[in-house]
Amino acid sequence: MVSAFRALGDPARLEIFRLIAAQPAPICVCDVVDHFHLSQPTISHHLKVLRQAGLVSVSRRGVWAYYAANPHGLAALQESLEELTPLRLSAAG
Amino acid sequence: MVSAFRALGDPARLEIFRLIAAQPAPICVCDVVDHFHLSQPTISHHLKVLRQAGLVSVSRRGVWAYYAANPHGLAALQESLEELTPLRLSAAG
DNA sequence: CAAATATATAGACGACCGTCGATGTATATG
DNA sequence: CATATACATCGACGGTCGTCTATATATTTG
Repeated sequence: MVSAFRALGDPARLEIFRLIAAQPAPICVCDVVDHFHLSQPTISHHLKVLRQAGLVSVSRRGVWAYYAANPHGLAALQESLEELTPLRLSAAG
Repeated sequence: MVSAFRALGDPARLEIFRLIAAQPAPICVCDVVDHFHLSQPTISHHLKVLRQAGLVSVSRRGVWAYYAANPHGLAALQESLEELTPLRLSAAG
């Protein structure tokens, strides 16, 4: 298991997540693979990390796996960021 | 140079940043060292990474180096998070 | 200048990570 | 059942990372 920060820390994974998050509807793995110069197993590996970090979710239909950004994961990340925000900021704002 | 996500991806570094961000005033390295079971060079290394990621800033006074959370770094991180937030969320909210 | 303290840098080492090709698993089609 | 397609898992390999000890670089004090 890996933290959301760690998951987004890898450039390839950040780009993959960006692609998924930018979609209006879930995107299938084959389409993700087409967007990068990375092997299908590598993409699959990165998707697993993003999944375990709670950043994306999967739904299978037939042979395809559709990935979508997980709103809860992003919200949790933003909350943990706000916890990190120094008190001086809240006091000033 | 390392991204802010990557910088906060390491557990030790996240804890160090938490400590610094929780202080009402800049904290010196020796005090940071006292809070962890890590060698002084290791702490120094992590501080350098946080610095390069734009998350903390240093100010030297005499022999001491005082570290503080960099508001701009956190703000930038929050902005990049908002960019990642799927459109469905903004539409729904 | 010598000694002590605070911090940074250098170099090394083991562990972890990203990547790949090969293979496994499941679903659809003929 | 045989074949094709989509995706996941396995095993390996090179590079990166976190950690340490040793050392360098100030700065203060006597």
